Amino acid sequence: MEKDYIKSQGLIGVTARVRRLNDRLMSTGRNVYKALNLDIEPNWHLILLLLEQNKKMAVTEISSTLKFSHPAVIKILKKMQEKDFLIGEKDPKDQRKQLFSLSEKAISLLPEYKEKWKLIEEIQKEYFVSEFLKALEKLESKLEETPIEEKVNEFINKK
Amino acid sequence: MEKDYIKSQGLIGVTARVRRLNDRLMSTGRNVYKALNLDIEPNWHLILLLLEQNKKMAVTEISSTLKFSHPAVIKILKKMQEKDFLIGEKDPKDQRKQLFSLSEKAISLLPEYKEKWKLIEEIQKEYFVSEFLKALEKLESKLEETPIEEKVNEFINKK
DNA sequence: TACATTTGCGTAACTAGTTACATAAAAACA
DNA sequence: TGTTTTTATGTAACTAGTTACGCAAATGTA
Repeated sequence: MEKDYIKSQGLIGVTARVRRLNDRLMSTGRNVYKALNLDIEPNWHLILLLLEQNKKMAVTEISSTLKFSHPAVIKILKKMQEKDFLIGEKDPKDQRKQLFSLSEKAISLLPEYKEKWKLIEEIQKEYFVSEFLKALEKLESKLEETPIEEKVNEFINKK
Repeated sequence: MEKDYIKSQGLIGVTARVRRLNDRLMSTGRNVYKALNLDIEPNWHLILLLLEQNKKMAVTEISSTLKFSHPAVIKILKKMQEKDFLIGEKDPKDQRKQLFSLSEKAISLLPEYKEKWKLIEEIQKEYFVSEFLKALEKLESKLEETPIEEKVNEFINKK
């Protein structure tokens, strides 16, 4: 007993389930960071690793490579800067751009962080079996190719 | 070129991808509803279908069967009530409870809505191949059984 | 070179969920 | 029966994203 109603309903609740999954992952992310004494917030690792490779990046470069909206990126960068993980400077060649790079603090903490992220990834692997990742990837590509809206419009016009 | 950086990074961005997927599904949901002239908001269908079966339900009954937090449910119910889809009444046997049921309007619109939802589900089926749903279900169950936090704690204690 | 367009950034307001807290009614219990 | 605990609801504040809009700098063009 105590079945999951939404699971039993097929596709009618799939969006809600995906949200539920995200909420759960975010929440465990916070808990795990706390347990491991990692003083960072969600998605910071993406930016730290990106800047480790690319050294200096502007807001829109980051937002387009992560596929986040630029206001989302700005919010994250601001917080990271407040906590001294990042340094921001005006691009001398283009006064509109702000270039972000890792601070000394970030660089010195990174090795320890990377070890902990590796551990987390190891544990995640037990949950995200390859079938899920493959199916997710397939779905993402399909949605990219032909948005659901298009198919619906096709149907409407046919009618 | 123009590859998806996050996809290429394995598990480190999986939470962000799940969120991205949800954002996309929500957005196409709104678009599709508009295109089909369905004047309802996300998740209303879950409640309409639930109340069609169960006639009268209290807030916490709904929230526990949908596995939404009760404040989330209250917000949805309020909006639905404002748009005359629902009727709310005090439970005479328990003055704390408010029982919600479908309005005449909702009942008369439901057949048309259900047809449109069926169409949407038909189109969704082309995207959410069974592998995705199975993998999602497996992941949900696994997270339910042993939360990731537990595994992390195990590791910490072992060390 | 002057003007129009595009690009990059920033802020504001919105969205769909959450947790935390408050209160009143009901239920359990001494 | 009087008191404590639990349950149901409601509200407030937070979260992590989005779109919409405005402005200034850079770029393209007549």
